[in-house]
Amino acid sequence: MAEMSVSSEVPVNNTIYINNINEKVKLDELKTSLKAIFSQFGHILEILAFKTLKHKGQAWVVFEDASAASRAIQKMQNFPFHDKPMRIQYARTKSDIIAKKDGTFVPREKKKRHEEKGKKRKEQHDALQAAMGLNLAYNGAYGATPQLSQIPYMAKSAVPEAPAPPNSILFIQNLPHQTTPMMLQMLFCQYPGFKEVRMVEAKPGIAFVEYENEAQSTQSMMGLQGFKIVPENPMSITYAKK
DNA sequence: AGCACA
Repeated sequence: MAEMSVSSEVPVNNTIYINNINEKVKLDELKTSLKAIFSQFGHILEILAFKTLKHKGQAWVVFEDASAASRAIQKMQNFPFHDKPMRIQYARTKSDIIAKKDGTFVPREKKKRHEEKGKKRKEQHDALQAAMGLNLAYNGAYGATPQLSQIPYMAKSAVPEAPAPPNSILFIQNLPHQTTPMMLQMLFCQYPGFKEVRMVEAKPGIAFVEYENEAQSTQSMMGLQGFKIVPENPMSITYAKK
């Protein structure tokens, strides 16, 4: 049985997973500074970080030896990094670059998804229509007016608190409990620049939707503000706090 | 909040 780390209950790994990283830091700067900080524990094979909604604020540092990863966790846990304490664990799975050295690497399928994409799309579309009991073609078309016929959410909150400044990520509230990520994707992917939708399991009724840029997120917000998946829940869309 | 393989 693999040796377990006490704090995280994740087995020892060559790779450390870091989160709680300041999301304002640019990717290349982030990688450079991680390299500078972690090289002292052993040879680093690779540092990975991404800027998508799901993966921002996180990074993977792959060490040649797992012992270096262990030392890094011991010594750098909660280390203040760009004004935030790093949270470090072993990565949950083996990094590809390690698997390649092992000879255990099996490339993951990506084109398969592409082949089935048309079909998947259709299924998602049908699922959403069934769930909402309406036809998207008349509702969500780019530039078309959503089911806003009634009072937009603005009218209810006479004195809203200072909103987050415009940015590429939207914060959606007042979603009905039966809302699924697929349903939201069907709605929001119709607008150009759509990247991804994210729901938080622990917090029903809200979601984040990311676009390539703020002009595109703004178009989407204007198009879908107050959209009702069910009649009693007009969705409220604001820019996400940064 | 969030575990990837640009």
